[in-house]
Amino acid sequence: MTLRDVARASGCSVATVSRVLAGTRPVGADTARRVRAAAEKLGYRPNHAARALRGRATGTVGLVLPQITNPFYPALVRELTHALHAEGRAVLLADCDDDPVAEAEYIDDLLARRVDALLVIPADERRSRDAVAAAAAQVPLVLMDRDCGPGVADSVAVDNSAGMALVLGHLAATGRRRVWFVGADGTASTAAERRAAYAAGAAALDEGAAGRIALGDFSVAWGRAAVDLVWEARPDALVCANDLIAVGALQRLRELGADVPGDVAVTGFDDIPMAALAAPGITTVRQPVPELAAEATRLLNHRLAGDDGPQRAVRLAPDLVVRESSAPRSTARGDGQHARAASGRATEVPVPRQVP
Amino acid sequence: MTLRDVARASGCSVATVSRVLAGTRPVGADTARRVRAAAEKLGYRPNHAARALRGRATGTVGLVLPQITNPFYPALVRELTHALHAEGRAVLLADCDDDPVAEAEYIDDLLARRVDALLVIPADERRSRDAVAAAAAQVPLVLMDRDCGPGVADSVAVDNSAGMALVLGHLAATGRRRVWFVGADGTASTAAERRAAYAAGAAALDEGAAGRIALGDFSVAWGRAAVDLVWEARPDALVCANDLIAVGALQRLRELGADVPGDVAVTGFDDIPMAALAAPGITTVRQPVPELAAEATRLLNHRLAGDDGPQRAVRLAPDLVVRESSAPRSTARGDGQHARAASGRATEVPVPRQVP
DNA sequence: ATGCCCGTTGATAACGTTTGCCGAAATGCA
DNA sequence: TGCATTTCGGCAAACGTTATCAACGGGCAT
Repeated sequence: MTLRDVARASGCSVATVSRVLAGTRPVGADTARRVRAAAEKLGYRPNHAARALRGRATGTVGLVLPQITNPFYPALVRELTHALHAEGRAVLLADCDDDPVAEAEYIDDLLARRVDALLVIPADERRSRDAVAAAAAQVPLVLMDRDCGPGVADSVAVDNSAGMALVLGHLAATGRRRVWFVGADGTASTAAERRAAYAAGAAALDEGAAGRIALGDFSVAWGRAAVDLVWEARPDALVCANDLIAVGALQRLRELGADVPGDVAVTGFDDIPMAALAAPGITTVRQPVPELAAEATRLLNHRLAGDDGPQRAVRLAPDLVVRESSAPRSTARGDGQHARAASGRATEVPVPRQVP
Repeated sequence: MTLRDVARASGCSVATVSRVLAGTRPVGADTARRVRAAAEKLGYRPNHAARALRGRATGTVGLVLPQITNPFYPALVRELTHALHAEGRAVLLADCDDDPVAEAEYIDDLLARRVDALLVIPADERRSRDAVAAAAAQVPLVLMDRDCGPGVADSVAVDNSAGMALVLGHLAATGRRRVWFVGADGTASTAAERRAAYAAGAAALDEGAAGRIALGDFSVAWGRAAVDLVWEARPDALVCANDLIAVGALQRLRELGADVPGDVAVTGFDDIPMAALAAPGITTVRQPVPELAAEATRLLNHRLAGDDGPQRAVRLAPDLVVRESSAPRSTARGDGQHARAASGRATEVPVPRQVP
């Protein structure tokens, strides 16, 4: 099952067989036919290890995640693996369990395994920086979803500001004024970006809205706790920084006997599967997951093809998915109406990009 | 950054360096120290490709999934990758999108990449069989979660019969009699096992219960549809074959104005995150995910160590997690009480195993 | 003192590919 | 026909490891 065997069976040299199979150089038509027939008959499969050793490319991409159990990531992993497999690449998966130290080890291991490139969703904006920067110096690396400080590597993510603007616009249009933001103060860049976008846009709703911010983490438990903190202020809308928070808020509001959306609207971010399945369905910002994956692999391929132009930060426009949790009145069930917002259209900003 | 460099820097031969670093043969104490120092200083990392080529082991395991977006799998993937990484192995991930043809291709690709072993959750009990059997002939292979016909490979899964028995026992104890099973007729082995276990155990509840079976697929949509099918029969409990079905059923029941658990109890299977977060929380059978992963890697390691004993089918005992959806009366919120059911204790049955 | 053994080390041959280089044959052109 | 040029195929050298084999030297027994 090696080139030698195919060479013997087809009566020519290993070099010729290699050329036929790789198509690197023109080869006589009948020779090529004989070789292909022999390879087929013997069921020859090239040895990736040998190829990697000789050619210094493994056909492998490392995918480093903070938490595969975060319900937003499975869909992203799915799209990424499909896109990469379609190009003949395999995906080495590493779940670092939200620990930047483990993350650094995994990145190191993947580099030692000679991945051709890395896709990284950094666990921590600050503490992931060094490991990511070091890795980016060795192989093409694209950051996804979260950022990692300016100038570290190419990155692809949703436009968090645009998403938050969609939410605030929707709430304004449906007459909500006493709005609170339930966010996260963690070190993931998404937390800061969404919070900043809220603060920037909320002033248009109500004088005090920009200041009505409660910060915890991206969890259901925090969503529940946040309701207890802000409930006595009688908000008419809770803008949650992601869907998990929204799910928790919804739970707690139900327990308190609040009417959603009658008394208070609740919105999320990401559009994880649970957002559609909660009762009431959660109005949220849908990340264009397939486009994110496509954009990331496109960027990776450019780099692998030798493009060493300036770093890029691609931001994709999200959709607003309106469901019952923010309806003005009771609405028929369904997957909601999507605010057409040029979904998935890419905006590319130079690095360092200015957050307006 | 190769052995040659380390050899030069430490003033000895590549052979010696290799021996020091691999620890395959005793080496003089001071030589070893010099070598280690040099390796450290130069930041030497062994080249996995070369090692794989020479030693015919890549330190890599392939993980083939039917659907990473199925909410039960992320937790399993997490545990598996952690366990394997802890042993110094890397994980090649393949998501075949529930398509046995794609699955066969992925398996083929992983074999061509010379994975040391495979972990497979087969997409289809029948149509995955050939590809899995062929792969199992080449490398150690452990089936997980779902089976693939008798005698194909080692397998690790939850004891579906025991889980269903826990559910039925709980419903019996809380006085439910007009029970319906909402299951799946798909080709995943779990569908058949759970259905058979229900049919076997339901007779103890009520004369007709064993026959009250509605079959669709493992989806939220089917759960909703099933309620419309069985609702006029006024069931007092719906035993759903997995949590997604239960979520759908719960949604539809709420829309119909039914009181859960007052009018009707609903139970699920798997204990996906959504089960705890639904309102009311869903009583379900918790799969011992960490134990499943540990058992699978243990089996794999045995095979990799050369054990060629008879095939094994490990079945782990699940827990019952009682939540509000099956409470006799209204209950305080919480994560439910767990019926202690010797969770995770392994039962090993010879293959082919008899389903009683 | 000679021979032997053991502990340590080095040289070297693989592993399966790709590729630069060269020779041979075939073709084009004069 | 002779020479230049192209086309095609083979040889052999890498890529970085590990394993085999032999060599070398010192200690020990005879």
